[in-house]
Amino acid sequence: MKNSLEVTIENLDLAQISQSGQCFRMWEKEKSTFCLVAFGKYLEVRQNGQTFLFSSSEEEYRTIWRPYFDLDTDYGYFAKSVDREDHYLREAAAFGSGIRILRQELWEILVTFIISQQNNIPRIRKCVENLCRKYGEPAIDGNGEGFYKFPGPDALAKAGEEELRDCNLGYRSRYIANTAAKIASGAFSLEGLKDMDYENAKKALMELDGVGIKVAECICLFALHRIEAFPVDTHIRQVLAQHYPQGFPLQKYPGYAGIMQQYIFYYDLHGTDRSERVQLKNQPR
DNA sequence: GACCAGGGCCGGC
DNA sequence: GCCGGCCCTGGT
Repeated sequence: MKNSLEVTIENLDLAQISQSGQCFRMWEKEKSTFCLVAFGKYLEVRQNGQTFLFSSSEEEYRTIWRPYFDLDTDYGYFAKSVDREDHYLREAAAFGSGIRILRQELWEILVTFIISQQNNIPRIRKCVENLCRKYGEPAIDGNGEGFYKFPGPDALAKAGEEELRDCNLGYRSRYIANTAAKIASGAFSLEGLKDMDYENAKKALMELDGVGIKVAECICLFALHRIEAFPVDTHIRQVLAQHYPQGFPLQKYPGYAGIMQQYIFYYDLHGTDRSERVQLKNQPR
């Protein structure tokens, strides 16, 4: 890896983040080396414990990647704050202790989470990649690595619903075409969302076609970094039914319940008890 | 090959 | 507020 910068970081695990369902353009290129595209740039990072090699300049690391990975936040604090009596959440937090909430681009996350509805993670990745290959600008980074940028609102608005269907988006093509048009025309301002509080941002997002409560909350959490957002999807719903029949104790994690949501989501997807639970679910009754 | 479910939303009632 | 329909495909 050329042009690499060595950094020591606690509570960061690239494998966990890449499989946490918050980002869809991060891959394990080779053992312990991950690559991703964000903000129109290509990045490789190699991890060995708490030592990381970034394929970027120090300047780019400071201005782009350190904020992107939310490295100025102490995630050890979040994990330690978990209720001692809550054994499920303690396990989940320990299991996903390398997860951080990335600060991703608003437009990209908006489109990506419209795609995510009633969909599964491998296919979401494919859909996003199809979009980038077909409508994204091709580029080459300083080390000669080729990649596609995420296409802007203009490109997707111009494509239109019928053409977007070629990316295997299914019925979500119409949502994306309509939403892209609304933003490309200036009828809706993404920038305006950044100055709003959580509730107002969520309400405004839901004016967009294909954005309901859950998707709006994901956008708030993963792009606007409103870490109080606690999106409830099909996985979280099942965990709540099993472990929190009275509802999740949001008040114990004031202003950062979204971190707990992410620990739970990741644990439910990749934790050790999943296979047992899936088998249980598949049993005829 | 069949069947279920997937980081839900919309429109009609 | 509830319910059916929805594109497509990964997993079993």
